[in-house]
Amino acid sequence: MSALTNAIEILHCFSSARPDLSFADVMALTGKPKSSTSRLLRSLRDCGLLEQDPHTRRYRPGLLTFELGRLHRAHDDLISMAERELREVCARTGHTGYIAVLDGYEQVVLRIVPGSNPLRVVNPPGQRTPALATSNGRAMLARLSDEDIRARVPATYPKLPRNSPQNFKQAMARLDEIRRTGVSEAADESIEGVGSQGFALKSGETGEMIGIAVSYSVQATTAAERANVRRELAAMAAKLRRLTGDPLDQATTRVQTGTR
Amino acid sequence: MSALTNAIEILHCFSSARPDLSFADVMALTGKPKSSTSRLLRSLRDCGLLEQDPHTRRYRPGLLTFELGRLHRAHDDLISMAERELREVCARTGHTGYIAVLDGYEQVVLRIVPGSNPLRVVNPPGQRTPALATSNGRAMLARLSDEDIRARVPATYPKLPRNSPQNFKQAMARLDEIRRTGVSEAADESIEGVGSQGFALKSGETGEMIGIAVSYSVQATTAAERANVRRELAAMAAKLRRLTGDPLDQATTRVQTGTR
DNA sequence: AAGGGAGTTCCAAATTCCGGAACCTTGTCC
DNA sequence: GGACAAGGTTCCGGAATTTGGAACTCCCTT
Repeated sequence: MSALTNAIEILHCFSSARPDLSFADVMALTGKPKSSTSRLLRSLRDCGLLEQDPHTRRYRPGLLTFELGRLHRAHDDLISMAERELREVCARTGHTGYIAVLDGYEQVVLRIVPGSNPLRVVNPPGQRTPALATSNGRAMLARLSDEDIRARVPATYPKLPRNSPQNFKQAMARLDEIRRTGVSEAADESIEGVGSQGFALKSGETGEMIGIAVSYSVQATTAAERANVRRELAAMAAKLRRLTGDPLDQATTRVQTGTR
Repeated sequence: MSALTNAIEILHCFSSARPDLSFADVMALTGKPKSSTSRLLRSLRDCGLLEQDPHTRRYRPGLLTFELGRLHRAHDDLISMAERELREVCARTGHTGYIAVLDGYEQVVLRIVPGSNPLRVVNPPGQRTPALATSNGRAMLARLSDEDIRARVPATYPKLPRNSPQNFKQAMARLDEIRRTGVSEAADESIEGVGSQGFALKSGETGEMIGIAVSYSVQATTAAERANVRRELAAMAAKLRRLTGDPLDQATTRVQTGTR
């Protein structure tokens, strides 16, 4: 196991649930001996990938990750184009918009567009969530081959929220539905009382894929309002797919008119 | 030279001036042989620290840096406290606020508070600038020992903007002035037509230091307005130093009344 | 003063890394 | 089409780093 692999293993221990870790935490999480952990943490700290709180001696991601993370945003094109469109939709509907990417069987939030409606933003950028538990996450998965999906979902199916698919078969059924209807919807899953609708966008040029969703309070919205969101998203999807050369371009147009 | 060191060396090649790099760029910048570069880039890409554009094949910071960079924000306390105060000052004065940390002889922008005045934000978070060329950068350096400063400034004095100190002696004179007056000011340095005033804040508890500055258009502000900024900053510095237990607490109060 | 938790340093064995050179791929020019 | 060049990957033996157990230090508690 290379030195880099070990370093990465440590970096992966950090998450929004655990934004900082003690020496012992890292040892427990990685299962490495004390000496190795000590050496590695020191290296990571010295090179700026980690910082150490001088008072509590706990470790957290360092200045270098902050700098590089900002640069990652420069990776624009697809994302910023989608963000522009999403902003308009959110301004019109008042709801909150999300843009995320797939990483393994999880998704990572890249951008948020806060709506005018008073729904707290609960998933800040950088947040990781099982893709099967969100509307845009499922929309992204639905565009992969069945083998690819199977390879991504862990061998032991993860414990997902109540209204999310509870086993692999349910998951595949749900993805198939998205493939047929072109619509992905979620309600009361990751967060109680919050619903969302989303779709996946794939660049015809680079092949990269992002998931775009609009989320709202389930109680505070009527069925008519949700239908409106669906129309807005369908229009946005059609426009973005045309602009980005998404291979789903024609196919989608057909489905969208069908669902109207 | 360890594998990690090499990896970090590559990561340091990225900057806002060069947000993405080709294989050849990395080779040129690190001076490493092709084979080593190839292996290393592949490792970094595989572990998520870098991404590769499928079309141009260029590399850019990866999803992992984005995630970790978000987590770095959690490192709050001192910064968020300063940010709150800075927001109020910026709201009152209409100018743009910056919070930065020192890293070697450079500073890295951590937070920005856009003002209401139409002065474009030119230094986004993550931006690196020679600390000697900014008001808050110099304020931070002024709080270090002379030996520490000498150790940070490169052996060959860097080429700085016109109005910044042009050699080590000028730099030390400027820092001494800050130490005496407690005031750090810049005009027409990193950016033509932009001036700023700043100070350094040091936590009495953790010893960590940040630089806080307010920047404005030189032409569009009167001397009276700049004096007003100075008063606002002095009041803010005094308050924050009291709150954070900055060792400069009493000393500063004396200086501030003196400059009034 | 003893005990223990937390973390660092040491060391020889083992693994990984290094870089030159050969090799492969892709696009381009004649 | 064929040859060339740029860009990039793979191979391999010698060299250097990494590894993890154990001994050690530091600091706090009992």
